[in-house]
Amino acid sequence: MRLPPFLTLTALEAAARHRSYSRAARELFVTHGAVSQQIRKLEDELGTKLFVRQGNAMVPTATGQRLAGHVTDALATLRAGVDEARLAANGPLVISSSAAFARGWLVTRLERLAREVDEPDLILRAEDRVADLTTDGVDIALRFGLGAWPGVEVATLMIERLFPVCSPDFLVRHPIREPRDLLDVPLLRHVGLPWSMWLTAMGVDEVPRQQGLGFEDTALMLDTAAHGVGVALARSGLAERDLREGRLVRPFADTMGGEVAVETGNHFVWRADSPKLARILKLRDWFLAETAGLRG
Amino acid sequence: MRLPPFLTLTALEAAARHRSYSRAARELFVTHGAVSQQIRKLEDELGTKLFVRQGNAMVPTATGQRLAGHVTDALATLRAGVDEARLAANGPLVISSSAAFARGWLVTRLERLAREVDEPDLILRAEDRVADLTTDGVDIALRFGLGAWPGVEVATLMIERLFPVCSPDFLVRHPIREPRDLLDVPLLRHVGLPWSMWLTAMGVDEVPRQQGLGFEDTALMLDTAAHGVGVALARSGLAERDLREGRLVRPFADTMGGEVAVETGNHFVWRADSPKLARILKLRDWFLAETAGLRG
DNA sequence: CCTAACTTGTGAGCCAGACTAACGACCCCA
DNA sequence: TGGGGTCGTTAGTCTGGCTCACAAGTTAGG
Repeated sequence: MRLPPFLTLTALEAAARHRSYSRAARELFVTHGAVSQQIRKLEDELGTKLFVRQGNAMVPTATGQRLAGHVTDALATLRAGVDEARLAANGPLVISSSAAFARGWLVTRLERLAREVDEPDLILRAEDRVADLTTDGVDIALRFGLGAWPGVEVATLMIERLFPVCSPDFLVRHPIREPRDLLDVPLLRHVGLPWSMWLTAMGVDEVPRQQGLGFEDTALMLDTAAHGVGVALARSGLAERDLREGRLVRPFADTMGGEVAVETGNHFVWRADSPKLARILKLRDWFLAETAGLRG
Repeated sequence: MRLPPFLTLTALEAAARHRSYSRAARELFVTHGAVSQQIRKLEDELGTKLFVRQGNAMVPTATGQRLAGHVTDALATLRAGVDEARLAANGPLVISSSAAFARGWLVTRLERLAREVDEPDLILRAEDRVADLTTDGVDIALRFGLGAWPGVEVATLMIERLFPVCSPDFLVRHPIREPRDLLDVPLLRHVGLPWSMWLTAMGVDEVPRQQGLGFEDTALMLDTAAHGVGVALARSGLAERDLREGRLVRPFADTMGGEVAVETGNHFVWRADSPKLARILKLRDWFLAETAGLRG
């Protein structure tokens, strides 16, 4: 059978709780007349009195009290559900990024991001393991890779370029003119990014004569290079800050490009079914605009 | 925080259940446009999508599904509460009466009652123990007594009168002219209504010379009298039908009144806080009209 | 006892919110 | 490729629930 209007039931609930139409009306931001009318109609519909007057108080009858209790429960359920949905949509927006990318590219732009994007609750999580968007409470991942992961949406921010970097004083101590000169200096290498990729592209087929340190962490490798230990093969996105701030320099950037495009890009990754989708898309658009020149 | 409009939430719930705005709209007896608008507004308010299109179906997102589940629960709670209230107010109206009164007075009027009072679900419960209006599921009790019980409302229907009755053939076999003659015939007695009450009022101070049968059940006593076993002391309300239908007669009704008013009346008893109050009052008014001449 | 400040009851009239209608776009299936 | 289904969106209508205003009853204090 048809349910009475919901507003009517909430009026009953508030009135039963307050034992007063007037106080219920104040809680509901209506006049006492509205509450009175609602309850009168409900009593007519149910065919029974729900309140009896006791002096200036309106006390619910047993029937009214029981019904009000049910309505209280239902309201709590609704409130819990809506709060949960609101939290899902309005809770913090978590971005997961590698420590290297966070340190090398992101942090220098965070201030402008905060200024230009209306996003009140952004959390940056720097972690080197690859976060799982479905289970780790992460809304956005900034990932290196081919840009094809199952079940997620991907926007490519930048195509990575590779070039050697070292500290300025290292460059003074070791005069490097052309790619071939690198074969005789300490080469810092990342386990996922062999020097041969770059040397081959530069037309150097020989193998380095010095076995340098190996790293699993790009940020640490660049830090080491900045301390004058050797030459590292850097990705454009990660070294940008160190270059700009002078901790690293590019050996023969003036004489030749010294860069080689690699297939891997830097991607902005999210789930299309995220409850925070609208906020994610605003952020994505900002990132795409920010990296507009880096995808050629 | 403020709850979204309830209609909006029910639209969400129905749409999630049907995986279709159109089917939801049909269930809610509105157009698909109404559902579409409601859900669009809710998505705006929560800041997240609640449905995604899949071909011709609208499937709820995880957030939409969870919220819909909560709304389903809340609706079930509301429905249960309202049904309970409706049942309390519209369930069967139970009248408890003694078997004697039911048989002797009530049954002959039930047909007219059914015709004249709009009461679709009346249950007559004949039981000799005194029903408890608060716990026995009884809405109305027809009780003999002083008419003062705690916590209940009372309307007095009739003032009882006492008079002797016997079967017509008994009267032929035992010529009874005056009250004193009863001292020599078998007197059937009810345990709660001694003959002395009536004899004393008639100016007869002697005790009956024959000890007759004793009864706890008035109806059984009158039945026994109707079979010619003896003379019973009857209450007006209970013997009326047997008198009218000729099974019992009043020995000296023609020569003298032969009646004596007793204090106990026959009352219509109910609880003022009954959820069925409106129906009870209609019935009370009918009973009062029916017994209008019996309270002098 | 009177008054002031409460309370609820009730009816007239107004307004926002929810609806319908109607059109367009898309999807699916025969 | 067309027909029957879906949803999106807008403009315009209507009605349920509101406010307002007044009446009447209750309480508490001087």
